[in-house]
Amino acid sequence: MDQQQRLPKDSWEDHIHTLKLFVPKEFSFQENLNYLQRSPNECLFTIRNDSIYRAIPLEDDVAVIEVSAENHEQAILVRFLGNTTPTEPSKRTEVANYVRDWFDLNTDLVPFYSMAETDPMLSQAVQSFYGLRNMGIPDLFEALCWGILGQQINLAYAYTLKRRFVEAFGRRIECEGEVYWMFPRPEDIAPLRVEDLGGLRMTVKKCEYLLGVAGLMTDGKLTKELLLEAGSLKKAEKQLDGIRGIGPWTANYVLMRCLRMPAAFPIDDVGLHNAIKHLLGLEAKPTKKEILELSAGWTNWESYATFYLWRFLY
DNA sequence: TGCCAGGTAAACA
DNA sequence: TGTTTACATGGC
Repeated sequence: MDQQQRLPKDSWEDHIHTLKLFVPKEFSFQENLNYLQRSPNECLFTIRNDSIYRAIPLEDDVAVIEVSAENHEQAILVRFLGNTTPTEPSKRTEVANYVRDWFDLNTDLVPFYSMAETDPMLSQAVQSFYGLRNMGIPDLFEALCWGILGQQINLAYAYTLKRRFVEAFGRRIECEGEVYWMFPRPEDIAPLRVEDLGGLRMTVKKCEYLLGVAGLMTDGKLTKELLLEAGSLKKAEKQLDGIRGIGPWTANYVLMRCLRMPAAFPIDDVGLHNAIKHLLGLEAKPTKKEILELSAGWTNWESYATFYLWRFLY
């Protein structure tokens, strides 16, 4: 698909029905699993016996995979389920890249941990969640929709809206007796009208935003490549900010979870405010000025700092 | 019950 | 340029 990152050649091994992805030393499968289990209402993957199951959309195909930790967590094992084992090397690479991107395996966390040692809040976070990665949303349309769906509502309801949206317009595949859902594609949504989303029970504005983003993407005016080619975080943020329904929070959220820009920073995030309030024992939520002061040392790790602090809440 | 949710656009000063 | 308000509904 479109998550072709520059990977070291030895970052994974191919074993026919299983791909073995090597992980950095600063990695904990269990911590990432804990994060993924934060909602019982997640509809895009399931977790059973410390393994993750999900369907991955490929160029013109689907792979259903089980993701688990190798003994001693030296590697992640990706096993293909049913008859979904892809034969073409390009598709196998696509799956490996997708999972590596999902778990953010290509980022070296050593500098972040080193910086966090002297930060009052991050030192606690790193100690509590050592090995956690910024679990991403590799699909740009999914990341944008999730950002829009989650605006101004509690996380539980956001998951409900996502489930309704996915089960109404996404694709499903059955494999080994289980049903797996995949997020709708822009072309599934762009032809719809606001009335078609009426059953989801969200604001008319949210419906308009989703349709608008789907249209921009089917027109090729909004892609991961265009955002990366913007050349800087600020320019990419500006590209997104100009789209109806996307403000500073959603822009930075998407640049953080999907484009993996390390300095992306959703500074207006209520969850971040609550985490800081909780950690520092404040009476009220911190002001923007206070957050800027507290985060002054996080340069180029703002996204990781935010992700770790969120873990204190959810 | 009422207030707050992993905000944004539009209206207004 | 900065501040206020409507938006819809669920969770607690």
